[in-house]
Amino acid sequence: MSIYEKLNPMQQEAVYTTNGPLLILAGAGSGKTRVLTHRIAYLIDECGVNPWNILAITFTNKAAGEMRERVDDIVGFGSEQIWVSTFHSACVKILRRFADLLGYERNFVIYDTDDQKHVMKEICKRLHIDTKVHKERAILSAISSAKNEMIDAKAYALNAAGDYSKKRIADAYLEYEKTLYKNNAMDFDDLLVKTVEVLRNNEDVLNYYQERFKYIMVDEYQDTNTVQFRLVSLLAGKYRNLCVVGDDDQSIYKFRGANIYNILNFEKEFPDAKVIKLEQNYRSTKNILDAANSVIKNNKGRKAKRLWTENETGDKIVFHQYQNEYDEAYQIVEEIDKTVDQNKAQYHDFAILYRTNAQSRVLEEKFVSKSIPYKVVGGVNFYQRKEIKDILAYLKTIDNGRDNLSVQRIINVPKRGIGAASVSKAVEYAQERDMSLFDALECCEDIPRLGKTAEKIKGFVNMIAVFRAQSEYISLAELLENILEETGYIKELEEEYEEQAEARIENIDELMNKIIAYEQEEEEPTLSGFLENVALVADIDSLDESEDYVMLMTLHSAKGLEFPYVYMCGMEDGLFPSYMTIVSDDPDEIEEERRLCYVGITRAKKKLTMTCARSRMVRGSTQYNRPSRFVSEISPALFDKGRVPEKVKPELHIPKSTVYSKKQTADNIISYGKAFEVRKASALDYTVGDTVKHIKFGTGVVINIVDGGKDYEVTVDFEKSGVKKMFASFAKLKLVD
DNA sequence: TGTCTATGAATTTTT
DNA sequence: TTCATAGACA
Repeated sequence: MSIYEKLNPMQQEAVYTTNGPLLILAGAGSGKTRVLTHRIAYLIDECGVNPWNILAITFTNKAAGEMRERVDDIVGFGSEQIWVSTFHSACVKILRRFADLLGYERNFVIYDTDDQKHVMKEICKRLHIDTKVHKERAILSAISSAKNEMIDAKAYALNAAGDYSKKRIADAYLEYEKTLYKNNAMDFDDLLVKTVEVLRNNEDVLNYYQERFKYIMVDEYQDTNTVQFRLVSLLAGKYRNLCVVGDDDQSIYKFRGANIYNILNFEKEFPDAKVIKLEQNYRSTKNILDAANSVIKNNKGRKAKRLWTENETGDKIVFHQYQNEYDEAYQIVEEIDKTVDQNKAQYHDFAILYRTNAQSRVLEEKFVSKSIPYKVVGGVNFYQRKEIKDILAYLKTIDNGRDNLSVQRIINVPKRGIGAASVSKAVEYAQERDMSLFDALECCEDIPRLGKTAEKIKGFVNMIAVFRAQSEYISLAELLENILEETGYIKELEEEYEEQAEARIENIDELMNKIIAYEQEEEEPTLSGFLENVALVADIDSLDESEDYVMLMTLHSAKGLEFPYVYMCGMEDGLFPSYMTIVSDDPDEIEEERRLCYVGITRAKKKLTMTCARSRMVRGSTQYNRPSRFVSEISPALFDKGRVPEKVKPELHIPKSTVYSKKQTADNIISYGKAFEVRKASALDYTVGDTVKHIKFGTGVVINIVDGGKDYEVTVDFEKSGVKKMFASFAKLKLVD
């Protein structure tokens, strides 16, 4: 029996359809990775396709690695020749060869969010843009959206005519592009945009890659944006053997420019496209799947599909409402500990998913105190830590003297007496002469009014020059060693008394390990190569399933993973769905949150537990949230009736009717949540979800109550005047029945 | 120039 | 609550 006969009929069809455009709508857990890997194997083994001619694009480096491994298992040989990579790293590969066609040097650097912010800050200063009105982050995100839609700075400026605020952003955009170009740097979006540019403007290059990639597969297609779509269309333009796999219900990156119409309109773009639906789920129990389906069906504008499974019914969904986030964390950790103690599962069978990274802290504390191994995915990326960025800035400066940003970052780190005033003199000088900062520093005796600092700058320039010379003949690890030694970076850390210093040194050691590993893996290790390796990694990439720890991560990071036991915590309106999406007038935002919820639920194989807290500290003040609307979208019959939230304490009165007190079964957990009590609320006779009346704004629904210490800050969505925030004692809101 | 303090902003998600 | 930045002062 061939390996393909083990697939179900739909999967087989997907594998055997090798030519022409193909859209595979693959529901959660429907074995899409299996289909993709088998399809690749089939192309190579049965259709005689050269592995060299296959391009597979995945969402993360981790997914890419896994795919290669799995293909390797079923294909005889040649899997290493397949291009399996993320969009970004594929683009970097192309640009490293052809960036010169756009006037860049091939060793361009990649700017991360942090770098972008630095650049933007300076631009705002230069252009006299008031960053109170236009925040750097907001400008950058406007630029990013523009780039994702392939609107360049000029086009943006044309578009902005008349709109003053937009015009200012356009100015910043133009300047930003100039700066990056001058610095020989690209941001994440550029990698995609510039690749498309190269392909569009150079027929021979396009032709080369079209010939090379005769078969293209794109995973997680629902999260691609417009540039990515363009890129794929260009590459597949000749042979049209384009296979995309995705699930519109799992589209959760709209905020990052993902264009859901890429998948919804695939058939319009490629009229001859074949569409195959994979609807059988192999991952979860019936209960879990039913829960997922009952949540997602509340979304409009999705492709019709219904996931089903032959798996057993399984445990019911458990829902718990706790007093506060500490209680919640304690109970979850306790439960995991117990289950593992009883030998029912191992630590790595558990994942705790949350909406925001900040939620991990309380959980971590509990894990530490019970000494249970755990790992947090995400949060502050390793490569974004100060010490790592400092060291990398040294490496970048050595690698690419045009990168002004890195030079500025390290010129006085560790302190060598070159202050901000001197630096800005040098920057000014360089700008006037249209040269790079480093070049200006090299001839710093020509820079006016520097005084004694010129000597110090000379020292810095010399040191970099020495490193640069060394880098020609010593290994990267040795180079790093020298940098740490010569600059006195480690020494400075050691002299600090803070406990943080120790962690920083550990991180630097970790970086050293990564450099050594890179040099061992790579045939031709180069400094540029290492730097780009580092620029495009996500935290999730370094995940190792063979180790036994509980995993903590955001719902976003959980995409593509699965766990026997899943805890979704912080299931509260205002947290998930987030406050921002609740008050937004774009109903689509709630739908995206709902898809996120769907993703979370479908991560669970065996058992799903949802929890929430009555009160929670958010940014230093206490919030009172009611259970998430998503919880109430799940049919009560799917919940475990034995597990209901603890009784309301007698001293807390239940407002309005007492319907809920009859019997506390799963059937009324949900409505129960609505009636929960605000602890110090004797002063307030309304709560979240109630309709209230304001003397000026009329009637509205309370959507949030925050305990600001002295007073409650109440947020109300008024019918006529929209969302308003007010202090309870001033607002004098009256409860409307 | 460097350090200390006060004030303010932020939190939705990330390649 | 925590981090970052601006301003004051040595």
